[in-house]
Amino acid sequence: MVKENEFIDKCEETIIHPDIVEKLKKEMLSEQKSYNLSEFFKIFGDLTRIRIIQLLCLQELCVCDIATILNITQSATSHQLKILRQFGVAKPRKDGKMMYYSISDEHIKTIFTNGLDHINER
Amino acid sequence: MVKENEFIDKCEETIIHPDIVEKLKKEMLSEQKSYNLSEFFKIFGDLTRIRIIQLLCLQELCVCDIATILNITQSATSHQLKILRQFGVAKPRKDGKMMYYSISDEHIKTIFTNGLDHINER
DNA sequence: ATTATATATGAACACATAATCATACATAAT
DNA sequence: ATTATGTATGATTATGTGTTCATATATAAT
Repeated sequence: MVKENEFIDKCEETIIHPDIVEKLKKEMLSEQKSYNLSEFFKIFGDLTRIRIIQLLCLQELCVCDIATILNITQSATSHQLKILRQFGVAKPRKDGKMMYYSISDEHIKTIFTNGLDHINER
Repeated sequence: MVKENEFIDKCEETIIHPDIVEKLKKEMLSEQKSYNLSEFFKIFGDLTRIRIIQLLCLQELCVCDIATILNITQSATSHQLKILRQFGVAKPRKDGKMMYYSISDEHIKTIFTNGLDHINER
């Protein structure tokens, strides 16, 4: 994934602050962890998903109610819920033929609230 | 943006919980605000950007140092910094022909840390 | 058993977007 | 003034991804 041997070609004669560069190369997170983090935030970076997350922050809901409230198709709702499930954002509860979804982690609500605070203050 | 008149076509005979649907339709954020929120989170949902954000959380850096540390081109770095600027995530400081960038808001660091905590605990 | 209904899912398509490339701009150095 | 350097940016291309459509699955109702 990281092409180690190519760094010589880039900014070769333009390393402005060698000490800072070396220091931060050691301090920073691994690319793998950064990737996981970006994949996690990607969940929130879609209008449909953030709206679903928002609803689930208010209360547990079944698939069809979510689709109705957001005025989107059942299929689109189900596809996005699958993603939310996979990333541990929402968890399902089966009741007969119905599936109820809720937020699976308090961190999710915290991050949602922090983001909302940020955009409200700009 | 919202096609109000089309909701009749969807889930017409399948509104499972009319009371809940009506309640949440009133409680939930506007689509515009949800959109802004998703656009904001989108900033964190890219590997290159989250790595840049991470570095800037550690200290102010010039463009070329960022490019060198992350082993990406100056152009890619500059393009992403433009996005970070536009969304108020990073702010520039000019010094001669150099441009130094830093995180422009404490919320950013909080959200970054929350996200990191979340993926570390799974 | 058969039908209806709630949800899930694979494939195709349309759209968004990140990196690259070439180049422009601004400042520094000569 | 001219050249070098650090950064910015427009256009293009390649890739990723959200929605739709059709259909499958599972449970409920008749």
